[in-house]
Amino acid sequence: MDYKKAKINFIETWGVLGSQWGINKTMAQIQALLLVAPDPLTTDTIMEELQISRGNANMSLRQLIEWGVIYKKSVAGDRKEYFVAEKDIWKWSHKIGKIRKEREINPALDLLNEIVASKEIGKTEEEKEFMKQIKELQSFTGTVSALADKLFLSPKGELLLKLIKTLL
Amino acid sequence: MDYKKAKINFIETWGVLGSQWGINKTMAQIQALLLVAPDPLTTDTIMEELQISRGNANMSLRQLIEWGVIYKKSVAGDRKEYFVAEKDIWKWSHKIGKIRKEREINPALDLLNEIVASKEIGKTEEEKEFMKQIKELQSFTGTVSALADKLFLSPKGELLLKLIKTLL
DNA sequence: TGAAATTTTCAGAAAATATTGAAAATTCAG
DNA sequence: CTGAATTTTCAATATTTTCTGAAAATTTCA
Repeated sequence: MDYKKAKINFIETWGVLGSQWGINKTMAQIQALLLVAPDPLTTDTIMEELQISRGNANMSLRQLIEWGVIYKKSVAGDRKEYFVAEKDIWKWSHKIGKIRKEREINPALDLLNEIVASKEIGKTEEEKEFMKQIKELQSFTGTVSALADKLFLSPKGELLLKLIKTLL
Repeated sequence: MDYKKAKINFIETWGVLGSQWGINKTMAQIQALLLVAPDPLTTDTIMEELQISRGNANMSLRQLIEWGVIYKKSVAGDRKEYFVAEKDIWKWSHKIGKIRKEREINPALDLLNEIVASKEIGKTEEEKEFMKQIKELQSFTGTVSALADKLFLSPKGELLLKLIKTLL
């Protein structure tokens, strides 16, 4: 596989991967493109390389910035905005993990907590069973949540590294 | 919140959560319904409770069985098929983790390995930079993959528990 | 058997999501 | 300021994903 093919293949695959992980294809591809770009890129270059519209490029770039996985970079003597990727994998995976944990685990935990707190439930046998199951989910989700916090709120990969040493 | 509302709320929320995790809404809702159902349910009951078509119910049930998070159960004296959820959270989260790891991490790792193995790449400065970045991703992905294997291939939650003790 | 009950399949419809492209807003050099 | 360059917005469109419903296949009991 030569360089050109490898690069295209990488960007393409990263896009597919992204969509499986609930990140949209374009966003994942832009990140991939910037990850392997030797220099900062403009919106126009990105549009051309990925064959996407300006609107799409702009929206995706904005969201990637919001997630903290890419940055704007101004280049002296050029009015255009340039973009670079956060190249430290630990840093950006961290950021994504943190955001997704908050969006996806916290609401579940909130609901489970709320149900468990309800005094009304648990009169009948069926309700007791229901509660038991919800409590198990609550406990599990709580554990996962605490774990994610430890992993994602601690500076960089520190804890992850500890974990890896323990397990591998 | 009373029992009925809690149950509906739980199923609804689980569905939303599911779609964020790349599992479709109906599948997640069926799992939720079966998780808190005191007894096995038929396709017809599921259709009625979730207001979905037979085709949708059938497809979703099949996939859930394929994933190993629910089971078929025959009930004496009834020709209909009944379904029950795997209620042990550790067991089913394990199964899902394993499947998704194979589907989503392995292909990425394969590609990265293939690129790294390519002798042709690395002549120019740009290519060297590309390779460096790909190698970092490879190393990271490899670590995550090994970790996932350890976690998901070891019996039940054993290793996860160890991990939790270490970290929390 | 055979016919009623049940399950499966799958083409088309509906819903959800992503993308375009052009107009509006903003920025900035002269 | 002014207007050309650049970025942002968003209604319209396209694509992808999910769901329906009815026909076909399968199962099971009499």
